[in-house]
Amino acid sequence: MKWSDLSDNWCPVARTLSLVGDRWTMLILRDCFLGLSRFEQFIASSGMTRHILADRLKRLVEAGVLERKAYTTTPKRYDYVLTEKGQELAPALLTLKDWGKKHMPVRRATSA
Amino acid sequence: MKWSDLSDNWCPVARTLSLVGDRWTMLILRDCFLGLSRFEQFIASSGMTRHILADRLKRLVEAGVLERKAYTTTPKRYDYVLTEKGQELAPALLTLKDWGKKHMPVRRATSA
DNA sequence: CCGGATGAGTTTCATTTTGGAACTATGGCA
DNA sequence: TGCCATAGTTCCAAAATGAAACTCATCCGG
Repeated sequence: MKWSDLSDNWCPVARTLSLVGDRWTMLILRDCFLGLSRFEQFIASSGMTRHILADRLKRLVEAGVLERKAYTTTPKRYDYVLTEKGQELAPALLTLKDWGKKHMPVRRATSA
Repeated sequence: MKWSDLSDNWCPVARTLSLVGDRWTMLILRDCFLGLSRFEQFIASSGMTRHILADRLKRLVEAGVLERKAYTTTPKRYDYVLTEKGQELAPALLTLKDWGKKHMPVRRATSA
């Protein structure tokens, strides 16, 4: 079964995951909740590649989770900001944060 | 950046997602919360392919989220059951469920 | 004993997705 | 004019995924 087919699944968890259940989307949203809003900020913060970010932003805007607002018109540049719908994902991010703090300690394999 | 590198990220959300942030893992956990526990049940319920399921189960067991318990010894067969650590992901699933019910209506593109 | 069914994977191969890096476009600024 | 910044887009190789077939062990019916 294709992943995208889940958007019509009977299960609301599956439908939610069809939008935010890939490897990077939630991190973009985390960054939005941290106050970031621009392409280069997301790149710097998350470490994802540029074309994946471009694709995910497009999907999130189409889904109504983010809104793309121009902040300059002449070179067209945009802020990506959470909509009301996007804001309501906050509880999900918070539960993931709490679980991570409790159950996913940093291994620090790269510490000095 | 490789996805798997996130397991040592400073952000607990990112660390959590390094385990459950792929396209299918959360659905396995959803099934566990619904009471399913066996390979063929997960296959039937989720629609994922067999080798992806096998891989994800292995990862979840290694991470201590699921426990693999033999229920027959002579053709070795196993139940996959949530550990305490896994149980504690319930709030995350519930927030995703609530958000999906509110914001991801079924489009029913394939209805009669 | 033979043939099929069941449960849990494993293997193979084609298609997609991703990671990494370079390239494009627009305009500011020295 | 040349360089920088922002925001993408394009290209290619590497990795992940989807689909289907195959394996293995055991039970069951005849």
